[in-house]
Amino acid sequence: MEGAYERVVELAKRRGFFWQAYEIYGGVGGLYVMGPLGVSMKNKIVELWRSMFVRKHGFVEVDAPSLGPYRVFKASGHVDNFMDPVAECLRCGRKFRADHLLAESGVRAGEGAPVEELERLLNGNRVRCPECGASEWRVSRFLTMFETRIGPYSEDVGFLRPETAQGIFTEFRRIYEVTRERLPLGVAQIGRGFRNEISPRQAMIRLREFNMMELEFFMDPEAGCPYMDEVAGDVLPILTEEVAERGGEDVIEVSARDAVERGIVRNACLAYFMALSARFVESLGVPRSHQRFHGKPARERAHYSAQTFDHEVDVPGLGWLEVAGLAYRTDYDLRSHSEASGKDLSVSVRLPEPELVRRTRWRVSSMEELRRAAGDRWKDVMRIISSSEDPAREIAALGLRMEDLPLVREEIVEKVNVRRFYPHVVEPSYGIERLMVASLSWAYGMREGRVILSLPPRVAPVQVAVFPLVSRDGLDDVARRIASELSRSFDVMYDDDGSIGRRYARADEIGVPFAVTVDYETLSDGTVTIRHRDTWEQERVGEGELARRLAELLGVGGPARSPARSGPRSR
RNA sequence: GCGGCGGUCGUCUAGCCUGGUCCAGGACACUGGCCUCCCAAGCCAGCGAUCGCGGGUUCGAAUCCCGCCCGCCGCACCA
Repeated sequence: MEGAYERVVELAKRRGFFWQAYEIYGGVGGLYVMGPLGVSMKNKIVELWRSMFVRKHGFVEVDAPSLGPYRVFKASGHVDNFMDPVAECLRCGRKFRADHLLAESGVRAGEGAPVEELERLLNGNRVRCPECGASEWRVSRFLTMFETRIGPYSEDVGFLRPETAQGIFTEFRRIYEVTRERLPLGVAQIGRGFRNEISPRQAMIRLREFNMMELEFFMDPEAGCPYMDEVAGDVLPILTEEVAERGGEDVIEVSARDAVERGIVRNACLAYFMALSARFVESLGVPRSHQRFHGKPARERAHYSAQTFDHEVDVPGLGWLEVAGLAYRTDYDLRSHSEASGKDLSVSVRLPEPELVRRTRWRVSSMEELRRAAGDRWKDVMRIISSSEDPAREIAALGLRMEDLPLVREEIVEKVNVRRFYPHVVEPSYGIERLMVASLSWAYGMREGRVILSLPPRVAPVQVAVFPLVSRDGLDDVARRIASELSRSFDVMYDDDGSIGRRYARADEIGVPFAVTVDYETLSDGTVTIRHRDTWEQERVGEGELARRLAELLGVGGPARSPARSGPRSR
């Protein structure tokens, strides 16, 4: 479909889903405004996600700051990894990715090699500029996080978060505590992320500020996935890492369970969230046949990831678009923040049976004697023997001899009731703007020369339109009253401008799934028509039935219909 | 950031090459009125662009030149 995406963007702009920000000043790349319809649709996408990813499992949601101090992003690895090394040719001024230049010349550079080393390797190996042939380089790094100052002191560097996840990891201890210390634990966060993209493109596809929905699922790496049974048979279209590495496009179709058993997906819960993700994206109107999970080869993965699948959607006129990343982050983040902050973010679980562990302990037989023998260093001796089973070497390093000290070796048997570990994390992470683009693109269609936006009712920004057939004889008054009553439960649009056909057309174009029309029969028998957007068929219902019938048609208000429902978690 | 192409009413566009006839034309949308018993009907009236921004050349610039901004495509990066 040539130009399909452009038509969607044009519609979005004209009817107020989204448009580029700061247009009156020429616009700024990568910054967009959500208009009235966009906000409504975004809220509905978020609400659908919440119901499928958060509420269904009894997970929790938090809202942490967008701005964080240097230390947090140093510990998370973003300061060191969230940037690209740029090599600038000193003759022609052109810039390239330094590590890519080296790789193309067959020179190996260590992962995350410092700027000086990259520069030395480039210059030392006389790597040529692909443009002008010179071989003198200056290497620098472009940090794709937005940097700022927190407060008036210039040394207090802070960053706008590139992902919301860090706000969950840094607060993990308290979240874990207030959810009464149990695993698995799902923590969601919906908010903005910021990335100083070198080159924002394609309208709302690559933004510098965007909305994300992230779920950090904390689990015991030794436990299975409690949700697997619900999706075991769901078929996942996977472009495996191996195929992707070779540049292949072949997708294999495996059930969620098989994907785990065959080792294609390394974590059962990751497979579960992939299956759930496919259901979610399908409910936004994207057929499964146009979705795939793109396995990312190791060198393309984020620094924290042991395995990542990009959830991609085939968007008409655009091609494959990544709408989500599903990553197995292992214990990377909690471990990193523990080490950097000095605060223990590990958890303990009770063992089914206490375990007996033999170990060696050193005891002081006489403190008085120790002070005499070790002098000022007695405190160091105490510290050493309390933390080491074999302290001889460290004692010697103090300049003391074990045999001069009053130390007694004991073999003891300890009873261990718990196992301590850092929870592992599986993270599904969604870009809301991209989901919106995917949903709008798949909804976009034409009928008799008119645009019909066949959005799933669950995400349609306006749910019900109310029209008088003609605006006279009091039909408009009745319609206005009905619109007002319906707006207590639904997002309602009232329109009495132009002909009835024109109003249907306007409503179709913004995806209103149902239109209620007040006609002359309404005056005599109290019935109205409900006109269906996608079929243009009408049904007639009594005014008293209207709200209930609409709720039914819209799939709202009743029990959730997700097949993977497992009920809220209870204890 | 680089290379290629582009930026004119709300939207889509004509005009640009070959400067003046363009204080920029059209269509759709929009606003008010008339009309209107179910799918963008019709009629009347109206609103709406100093031509992305800034500078230059010229008697005169939407049109030619330069810089910048923004967009699209490719490279790279990513939700």
